[in-house]
Amino acid sequence: MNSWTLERQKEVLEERWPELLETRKVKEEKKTLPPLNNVEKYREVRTRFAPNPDGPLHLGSAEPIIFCDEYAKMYDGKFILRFEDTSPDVKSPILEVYDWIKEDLKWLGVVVHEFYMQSDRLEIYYGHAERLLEKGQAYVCTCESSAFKELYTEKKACPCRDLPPEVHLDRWKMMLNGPYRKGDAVVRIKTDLDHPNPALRDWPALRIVEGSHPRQGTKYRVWPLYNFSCAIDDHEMEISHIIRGKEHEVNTHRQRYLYGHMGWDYPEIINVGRLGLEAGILSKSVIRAGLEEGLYKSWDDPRLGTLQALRRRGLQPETIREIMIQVGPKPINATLSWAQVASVNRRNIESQADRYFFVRDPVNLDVVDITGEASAKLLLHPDHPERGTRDYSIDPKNGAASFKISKEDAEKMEKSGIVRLMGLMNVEVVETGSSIKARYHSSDHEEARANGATFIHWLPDGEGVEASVVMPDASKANGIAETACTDLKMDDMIQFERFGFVRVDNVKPFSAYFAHR
RNA sequence: GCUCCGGUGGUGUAGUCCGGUCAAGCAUUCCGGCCUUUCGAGUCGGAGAUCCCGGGUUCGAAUCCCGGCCGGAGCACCA
Repeated sequence: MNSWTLERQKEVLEERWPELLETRKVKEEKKTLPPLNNVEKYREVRTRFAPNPDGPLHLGSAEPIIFCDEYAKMYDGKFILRFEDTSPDVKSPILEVYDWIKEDLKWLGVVVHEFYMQSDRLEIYYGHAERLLEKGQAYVCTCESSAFKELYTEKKACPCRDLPPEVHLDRWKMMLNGPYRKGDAVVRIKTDLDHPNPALRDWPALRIVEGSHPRQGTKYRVWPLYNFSCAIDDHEMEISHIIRGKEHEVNTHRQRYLYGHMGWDYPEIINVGRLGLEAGILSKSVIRAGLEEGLYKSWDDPRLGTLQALRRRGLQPETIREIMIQVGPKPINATLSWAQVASVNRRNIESQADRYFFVRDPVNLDVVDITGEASAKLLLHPDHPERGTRDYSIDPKNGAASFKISKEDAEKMEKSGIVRLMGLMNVEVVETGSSIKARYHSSDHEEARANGATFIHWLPDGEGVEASVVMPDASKANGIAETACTDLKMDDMIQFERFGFVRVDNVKPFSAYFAHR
């Protein structure tokens, strides 16, 4: 039965067991994200992605991005991009990264409906801070942070906490205009000093930063902390569903206190786990250290898991989307295997990727006793013969011709073994070593099968162009590729037969990035 | 130490809320068959999980309850 064609197999199935085909269809249906909770509570579904532009996006960042985008699309809602660039001192934003992130989103196919930068919104945060101070729901604390910590671990109020609002408003002005200096004062949100989790007690909301901000310079000296600006913005921007890493779980609890003071309803929360990739480094700080040491040349080094790097390796945006949907919005940490990612990507590029020969580390192969002329018509794509062929015509001199084959194949050859030069002819190995000698055997590929021959790729001696492929470990595979490769375009995905799928990175001289087998 | 959150084959995931149709589906991986101008892709078949452990509730638990173990996150005037 296996020897029947696929069509025949289907026909028989349809005739005799149509129900089998039915269930198959159901199983192969694309997986989708689970529905969102409490959608009806909101005017529209509004999600946001809120990165700090202090480093480029990586595969882990793509997880919440894809969820936000998918849900926005699913419910005909809005996706909001918000740069959280409020820490010029500790996590200083990098100007060019703002653009990198936008590019990455565009590449991922995300539609951004609204766009904000927190560094443009300081006035808004100040306004809310003042209201909280007036209402006695926040206070300006001038305690040393270590002294404050001692108090709150004992569940005790600091001396500032119960001072009247007027004092705090005065202190607030001193934060904004001096004389308070960095570290002298901080605005705290009142929570519950008895809360069992110390991390939730009277958390800091705004502090003085004296350094310069890449976008605002020294225009502002009081900057909000994450929990304050994020909470305010999520409300101001009417975010309905917050999707973020589960490391923010405690922050959610902190922010609920602020929403309580304000009388706001807290949005729906979806916490997602950390996403790891078995190959490819995702940590921003580890990458940055590696860059400084010179271990990596750039943020798109093939060893890294940044979106830039994955893109350069030929990973398709649909692949990332499919993988994320496969993983789903769950709070568990997942470690993806590269095999899984590669498998999805292969499915996505297989039909577009034309085939070419790339002879890595070329070695000579001399063939004698060739009877007549030998020619090869190699399909650009086995499933799409209409795309044409790569044609080679060998013109033997006294029955002899020379080829280049890869060193790896040459090393595996054994004397008197039959080897098939794909699409061209079968040869019998006569002499192995640094240069291979062989004798013409036959031309038909059936003959090769019958003899259990290895099928190898080749190039006529003198043909082809110098080519290199950047491998996943950043090493380079050097060799010669078919001349036709110089007609390709940058970003084309092709398959070097028996080598793997690669992305064309540069045409002249020809270089590519290895994606996967 | 304190506070949260998780724990289904090597890996990712379905099912867990509303217990039975689940000795557990899908994908990946590995092995074999077929096919093929590719050891590729495709296709067919196979391998691989006592659903973290121990109790309990129940006619019946991956699913509910309790205890334990393991893993992760947070406890910054970072995001």
